[in-house]
Amino acid sequence: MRKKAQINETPICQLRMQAISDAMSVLSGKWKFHILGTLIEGNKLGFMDLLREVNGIGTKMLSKELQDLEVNQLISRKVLDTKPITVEYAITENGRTLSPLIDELANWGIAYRASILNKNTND
Amino acid sequence: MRKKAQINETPICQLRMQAISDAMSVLSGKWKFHILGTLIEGNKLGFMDLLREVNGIGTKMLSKELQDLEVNQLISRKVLDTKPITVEYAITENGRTLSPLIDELANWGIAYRASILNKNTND
DNA sequence: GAAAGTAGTTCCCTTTTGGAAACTACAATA
DNA sequence: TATTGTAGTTTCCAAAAGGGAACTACTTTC
Repeated sequence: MRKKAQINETPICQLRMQAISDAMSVLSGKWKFHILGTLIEGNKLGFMDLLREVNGIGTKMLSKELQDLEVNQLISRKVLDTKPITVEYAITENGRTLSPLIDELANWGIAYRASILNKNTND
Repeated sequence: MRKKAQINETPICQLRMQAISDAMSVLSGKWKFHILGTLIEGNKLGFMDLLREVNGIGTKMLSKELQDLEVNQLISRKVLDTKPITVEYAITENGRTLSPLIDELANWGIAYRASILNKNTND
């Protein structure tokens, strides 16, 4: 009867756990998935476009989340030389690899909600 | 030139956004994925087993996260009539549906880390 | 009788997150 | 010249999240 971790001590589990922490650290926060999802759907959006698209977000959080996403190379930011300067936010190649994950998450959420509702209906 | 949301106003996007919020609310926090992953891997673990398996977690957070997961029907809790009472935590059917999502997240994390390291190496 | 193992809870604290409102700054428009 | 639109930043605050340490309570083993 050993009293040490047995499951998560394996190198493969360590790697996966680390990978999950990595992923969570760049995807954490209330708005990241919504912003990324919006930019995957409609490509090249301005700051004010995103502010209108992402329901409920304010300028401070939008600005902060966009900076995070840019630092982590999931979106790109391009300042255009227009009068009122405009900024073009777009998904990067790296960011687009999140598409299956976002789909998976959305589909799981839909299925989960349905399963909970069924359970309650059958009670 | 309309100044209202165009992308996320569609019913399908609304549904997806809501689903993502649902999923995030039950999966939020630093430890949920680690606990769920551990319970998917090794089935039926006690409180102290989980405390040893989930690296870095303390009793307070473990207790709280397990309660959350149980309320949301992703894990089950069964008190056994043993001397020192023991408790068996296990993944539920509902919880097991997260398996593909956790895999996706872990694999994305691995690929993302590799892509960032490559980028920096090529600089 | 003391130690160790079971499974937690409670208290107190710091850090992180999120948000509202006001503000900057510049240019075109009415 | 006042308003509107661009893209943010700053300040101030409240709530949530996270964690260490001590504590409960019960039983078996040393």
